[in-house]
Amino acid sequence: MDKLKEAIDLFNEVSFMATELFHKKGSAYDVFKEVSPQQVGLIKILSLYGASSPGHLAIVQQVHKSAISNRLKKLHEKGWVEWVDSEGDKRTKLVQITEDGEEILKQAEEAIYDRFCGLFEHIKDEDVEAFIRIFTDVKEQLKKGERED
Amino acid sequence: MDKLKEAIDLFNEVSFMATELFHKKGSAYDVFKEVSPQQVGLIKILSLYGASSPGHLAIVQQVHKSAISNRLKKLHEKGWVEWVDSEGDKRTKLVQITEDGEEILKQAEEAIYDRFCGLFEHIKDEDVEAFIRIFTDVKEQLKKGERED
DNA sequence: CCACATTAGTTTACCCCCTATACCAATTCA
DNA sequence: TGAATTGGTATAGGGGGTAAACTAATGTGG
Repeated sequence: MDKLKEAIDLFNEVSFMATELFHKKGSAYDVFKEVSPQQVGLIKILSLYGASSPGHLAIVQQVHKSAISNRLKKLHEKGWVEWVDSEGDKRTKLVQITEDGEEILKQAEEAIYDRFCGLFEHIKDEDVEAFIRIFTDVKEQLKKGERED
Repeated sequence: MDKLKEAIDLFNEVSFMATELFHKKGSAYDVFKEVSPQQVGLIKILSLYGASSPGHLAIVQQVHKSAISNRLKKLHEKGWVEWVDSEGDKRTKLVQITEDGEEILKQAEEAIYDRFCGLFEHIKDEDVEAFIRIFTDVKEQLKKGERED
């Protein structure tokens, strides 16, 4: 079980460091001066799944609805999302990503890839396989944990 | 190279989700209602390496010195760190962790362990080995990246 | 059919994080 | 000794988040 403890500590440290790296502005990747990781997460959802309601986004991003409200306001001011008319229930609204939004998303994803791929350079191919196996499982466990909240 | 891209995307998603899980207050782990992850990081450094100066902490935590100043103020108000007199240069100050600080650190680390060990339950032993190998390397790369800033 | 409860979203107040800037005090340097 | 540098703090402003109050629309039960 000592191995397991070691793995958890490593996991913890590394995911913390990686998230900080991700948040770090400047240093060659100007996109993240304009957009936050959470904002990228939101427009990525819109890009993948199409127009969504704030309530749905709050569930997917595992965050309070007022956080989404605020996030959408900022994204809208920058012209990266737009409201679309929806028929039916007049309480719910729908947002979708704009052309400009798709552009900034593309830039952000390239920056992320650039920034992170150096981390895996020295890893052997068979270890990459193991990595994917492990992380696919860990991700499932994380999702399961989220649903229990 | 497709495998690599897959690994990076997974890594990204998972470290983001893990950090969010870590930040999530409430849900069974009350310690994190009282202390933030960054604050835990700081007192952990103090616990491991003894009394340190704000400037040094800023370098270790890779953060602006004013962020450390603020963090120490909060920790001091709660009685988890204390100033110690230092001889020599009267500009630099030294902080160290208190008994209460050690206690809250212990609680936080237990909570973290509890929260994360479920994630690795289903991983095979040989995959845990691979995981440790990979993450040790990735951590090195991340550290190298930090030093370059 | 209308009053009451619920639901979707926004706003506000308050917390955390961070950076950059201005500022003070001590130290070093020319 | 006067000027530049260094360590630390405080403030302003912009991210993140929650909770609670509030509006408007939709359901529901008497």
